[in-house]
Amino acid sequence: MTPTTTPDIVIGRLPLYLRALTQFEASGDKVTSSHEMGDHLGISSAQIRKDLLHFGEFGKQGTGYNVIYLKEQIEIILKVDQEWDVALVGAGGVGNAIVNYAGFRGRGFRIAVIFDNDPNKVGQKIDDLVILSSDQIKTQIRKIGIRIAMVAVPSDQAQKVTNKLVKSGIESILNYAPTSLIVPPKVRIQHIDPVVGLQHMTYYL
Amino acid sequence: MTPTTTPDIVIGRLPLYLRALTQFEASGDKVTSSHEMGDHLGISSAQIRKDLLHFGEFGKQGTGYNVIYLKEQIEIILKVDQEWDVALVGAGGVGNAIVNYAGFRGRGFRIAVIFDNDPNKVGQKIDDLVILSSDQIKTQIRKIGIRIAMVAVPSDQAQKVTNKLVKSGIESILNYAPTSLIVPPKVRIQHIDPVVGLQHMTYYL
DNA sequence: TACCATGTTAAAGTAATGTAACAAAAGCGA
DNA sequence: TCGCTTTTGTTACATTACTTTAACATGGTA
Repeated sequence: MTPTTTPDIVIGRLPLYLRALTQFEASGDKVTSSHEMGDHLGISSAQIRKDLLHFGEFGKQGTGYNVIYLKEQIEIILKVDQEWDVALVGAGGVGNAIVNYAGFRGRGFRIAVIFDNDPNKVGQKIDDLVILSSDQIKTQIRKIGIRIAMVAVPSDQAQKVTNKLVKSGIESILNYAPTSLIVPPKVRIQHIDPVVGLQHMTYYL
Repeated sequence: MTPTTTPDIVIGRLPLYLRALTQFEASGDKVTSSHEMGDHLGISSAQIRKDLLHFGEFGKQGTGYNVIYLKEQIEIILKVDQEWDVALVGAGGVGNAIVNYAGFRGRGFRIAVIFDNDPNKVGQKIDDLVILSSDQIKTQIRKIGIRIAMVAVPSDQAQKVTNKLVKSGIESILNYAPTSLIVPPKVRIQHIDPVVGLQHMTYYL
């Protein structure tokens, strides 16, 4: 019932439910069921109902779940019923792709500021956002009050940048560099490494 | 002992071990220990030793693991001691970033062919690779004998492209579109959706 | 009135992790 | 050379966490 007792693995599935609901909404579906969601995600219907039960009752017996209502409720649970300002460090290929990535829009996140340590890039714009010098990380992040950052720099600079972000008060980091990063326990970190997924799959080929 | 009895979750950790070993190698370390690897990855040393024991004995008692040797052995287990040709569908922002992404090089994967359905893009080059029409997916994939594909098209086209890839004989798919995809049980699929990771973390903010 | 899907609980089963213990091998220093 | 330390290899067990299954009441829909 209380957030603290909800297993982390359940929290991890909520974004998947949200994604499926967004798909149903785009398809024009008004109502869905735990069965339909499960089929889409490869999760049992009982599991989905039990997961949702941790947070309240969102469905109608005999009918199912109102797509828009359930989506809104999960957004509130995950705190993405608002838009979070995110700092991006690294304006190279990956950084550019992140800024132009359509997947963030409407899902709770907005790139608010970009940093890079290349003097040739500082001052240039990506999609209306001026690239700032990495020297300004601390002051800018504190000034704007940003709590989430993405690291999109080469591996050999990732730990240094991360240390700087942590010192600036960042609480959550999404790391695109293919390297593990050491952060204090209070800071949450997730890794986006496509090769990890690929290597997992090649084992079974 | 046999691959079929090794839990999937263990397989999923091997790429992380590989990544850590690559880091140690880059730092010039010749030898490491289960302790050191665990500290870097947030995994207990006992777990690491137990995981590796599924596949054989790779370390020296009293010394630890030879970084290069263990790396080679895990590469063999994951079948990334070779380079896999990968097909990429989608030559937009994400597709371009994938082609130029340094993280694939030397980790077992090589973009061998790119497809896009935009006539304006077909025939153009990205990094020496000519973009082919999506109409050629089936013939080209069969001709080259590709078994792995990446989907980097907008969400509303992802399922259609995936169906085409499955029909072409693709066995593993890495999906960058922020949507769930339905594939036959024989086809393995992994999703790269940065928002899932972010939404997971915002819960705890 | 059927039927369907959620809400709810319980129990059982499975999987994964943590802990402990100890032998064996290698390196190191006295 | 001897003994100490380190670290793997190995097994066993306890514990925790997660999933599955079942069952049934409840409240909607057709």
